[in-house]
Amino acid sequence: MSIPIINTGDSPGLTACTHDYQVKCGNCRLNSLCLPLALESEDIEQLDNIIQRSKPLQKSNHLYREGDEFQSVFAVRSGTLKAYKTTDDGREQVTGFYFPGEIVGMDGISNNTHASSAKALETSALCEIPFTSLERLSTLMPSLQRHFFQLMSREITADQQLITLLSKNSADERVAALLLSISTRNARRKLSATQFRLPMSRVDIGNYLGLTVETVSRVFSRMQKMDVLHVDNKEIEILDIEGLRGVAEIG
Amino acid sequence: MSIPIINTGDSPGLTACTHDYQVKCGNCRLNSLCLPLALESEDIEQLDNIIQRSKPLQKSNHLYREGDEFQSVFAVRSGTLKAYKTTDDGREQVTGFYFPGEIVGMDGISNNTHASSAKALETSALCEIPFTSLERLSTLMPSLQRHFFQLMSREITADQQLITLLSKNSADERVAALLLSISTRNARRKLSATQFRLPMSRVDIGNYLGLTVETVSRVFSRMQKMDVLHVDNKEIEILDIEGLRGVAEIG
DNA sequence: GCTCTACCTTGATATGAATCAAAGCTATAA
DNA sequence: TTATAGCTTTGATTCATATCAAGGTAGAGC
Repeated sequence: MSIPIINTGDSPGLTACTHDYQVKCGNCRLNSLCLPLALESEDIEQLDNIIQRSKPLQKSNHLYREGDEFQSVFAVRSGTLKAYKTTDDGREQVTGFYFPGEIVGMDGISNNTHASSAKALETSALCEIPFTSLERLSTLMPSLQRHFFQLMSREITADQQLITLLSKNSADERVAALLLSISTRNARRKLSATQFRLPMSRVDIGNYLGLTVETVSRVFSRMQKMDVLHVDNKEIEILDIEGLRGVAEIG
Repeated sequence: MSIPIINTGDSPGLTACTHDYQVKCGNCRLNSLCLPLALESEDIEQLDNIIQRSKPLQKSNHLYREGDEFQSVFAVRSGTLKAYKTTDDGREQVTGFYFPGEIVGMDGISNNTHASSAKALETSALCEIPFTSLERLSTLMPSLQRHFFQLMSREITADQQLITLLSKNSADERVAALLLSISTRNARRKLSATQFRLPMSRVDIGNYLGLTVETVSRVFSRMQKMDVLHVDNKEIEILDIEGLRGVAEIG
């Protein structure tokens, strides 16, 4: 199967031939999840004006690297990215996966330097939002300011959720929680909550959940044996979502 | 030894008798670390006007609880707090410790509901900053907006640091990293980087670092035996800070 | 279509930290 | 001052996951 350059299921109108860099927030199907949320339509136009849409980022290319100067945050339009840090002994800690409608790059604000790297897991389309413009606009549009505060706070609570997962939960619980998180995020984008293709490798999952590849693989096998999942490489079907919630044991 | 009601070493001019609720940001000795950082003096006065200073929070009392409506963020003036979440099986995950000059409560912004609880580890003085006022002021003062964005981003990078610690580091490395973090934060407040009293219990340390009390205690004993630390209950002296950095192995 | 490489799975063994157990210590309250 | 409850330490044992090892699979590029 050949991978279309932009269309990964989130931008139904696009094809490989028509790089639609001109999609506007006003007609983007993600605008109810993304930054424009809660903005009036004239405000959305102003936001549109500061957003830069560039050509898609190919799989395994970097959006930015740890230590790069911070300039912009990015909204994911299609595709998936991972954010990660490399420890000094060369191991990789994945700090988050970013799906369409989500904002990546907010860790760079504190020092004007990216504290982590961001890499495309598949070909991805992005909206670049220069941060100084966003700041300027935020002073003019209180609801944009508020929404951006909320997005940052959401990143904080997500990180704290992961902290709890890593320090209190077993391998099975961690994997179950990740699958449920992906399921929920798919549902928000009107995709199937029970069938999807994982955009990340087992290694990435391990590096996110603090587990080795082998352990991740064993958990998948175990859940398949328990008829909770059907696993075919990266293709996942959740057969028993209540069972999976039972395994995850998290509200 | 009787504990004075306010003075914990950070507000030298205060005593138990003179609850100085009238300390202004302009003459607070923490203003170079705290929110007023980077504000002009007339701007600081405006910030002053929205800040509410109330009576000290006694040890083990809550500032807010998970699920409470979010109204304000709080600057710590003296004392220490812990933020924590309780998992549904009753275990506690400490998500952070907050020292003077630091801001607690930003996790509540995303949902207008606190995602964690905050509790005083010792009697603590706080400055309450009602969030709607802060938002209003931020639209008028771009440098305040920027600074608050930076504080939130710093919380994100701190959480990501903890994520890496929990998923990649051994018990010894985790404890060493926490001690170095406390040491650095003390130094910023012009306190000793090598001698201090831990405001939190071993249980709290364990619940922060994803370890049991027993393991935390064993790590302290081991480090004492290696002449890296001198430990007398909560009183810590770092004897070999380079050795400690060696144990922590983190940049 | 074939090869090569990167990814995934499964098994055997080792190990760091959890758990279980008990005693010592500290600080608050009576 | 003594009682008391909570905190801390230390030891013995268990267990979940890492590590080591090897074979299997699928997709990208030729």
